[in-house]
Amino acid sequence: MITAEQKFEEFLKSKELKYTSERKLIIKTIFSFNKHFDIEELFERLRKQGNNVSRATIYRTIPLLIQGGLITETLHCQDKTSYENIFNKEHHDHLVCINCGKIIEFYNEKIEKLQEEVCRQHNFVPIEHRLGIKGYCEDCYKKIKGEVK
Amino acid sequence: MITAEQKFEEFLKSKELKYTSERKLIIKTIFSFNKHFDIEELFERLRKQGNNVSRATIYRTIPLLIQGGLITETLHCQDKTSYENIFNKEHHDHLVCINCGKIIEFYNEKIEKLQEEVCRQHNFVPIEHRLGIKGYCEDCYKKIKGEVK
DNA sequence: TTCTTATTGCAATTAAGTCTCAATATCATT
DNA sequence: AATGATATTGAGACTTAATTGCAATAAGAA
Repeated sequence: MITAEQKFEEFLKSKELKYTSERKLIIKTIFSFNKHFDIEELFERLRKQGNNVSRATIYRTIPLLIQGGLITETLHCQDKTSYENIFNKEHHDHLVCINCGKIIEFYNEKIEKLQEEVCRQHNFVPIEHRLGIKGYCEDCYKKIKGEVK
Repeated sequence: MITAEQKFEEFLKSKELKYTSERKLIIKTIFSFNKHFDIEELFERLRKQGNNVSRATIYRTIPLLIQGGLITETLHCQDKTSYENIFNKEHHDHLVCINCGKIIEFYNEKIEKLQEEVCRQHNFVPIEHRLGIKGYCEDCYKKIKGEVK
């Protein structure tokens, strides 16, 4: 069973790039919190651990992690660009609460199959897809229903 | 049959906002080119027409057009935030070619229904959704297949 | 250990988007 | 048509995210 770190190291080797201590720290840190994150969060986390990796290095490492298939940019939910770990995870889509920001992950086989069908109909070769549904989670909907009108 | 401009005017009136000449120019210009656009394109277009509307005003008008249901932010495809006209258009999703940038719009009733079902299962109240599939269009796939390995 | 080359951090820079504020335009009312 | 309350505008300063150039440094193959 290969780890995320090993996968990243192999990816770098295949591109003749170096597995530096900064890159090790970045990937370790990302995989130590199992949720969506943005650059600032990652930077802060590293700083609190006493690992001063510069923002520039973080910005330069993110595209490598994406190319290596370890993380992906998430839907542009609010304002900031954020990322999520996709290593050893099944593909999934998102329900995003526009009130509290909660993210519910789901996977629906039938939707996946239908997407493939749509692609075939248009002679389109899919590489990646994203489905995001924005709305209100159960709790927030209850709250808001009370307030409005 | 109501026009986009009328709908916008009514929306503004309902919010006790003013239908200024700048806002008229902006909506007219957006609806004169029937495709996805970004702020810079809109700004340039207005400037070439001899209508100098400031960037600040454009940035302030965009959220009003979104709230009024006239445009929507498109998937964050490349780098820039872009928008598309949704007035008098059926809801649709996108196939986006990552080589040439072509956008194919599609609508699939079954996918829509399944999304509703997923929301019900999670007691989630959907407001809006976006499905974008990135990949290669027919032409680009043919080209690339020749080049790679 | 040596040496080539990638990488880093810093600080300057670019770019998108927001904000402030005085001047102005809108539009309901007179 | 004139008035007046208030929303809106443009200019430019400002904020924040992200990128870049460059000298110093680290990786890792030989």
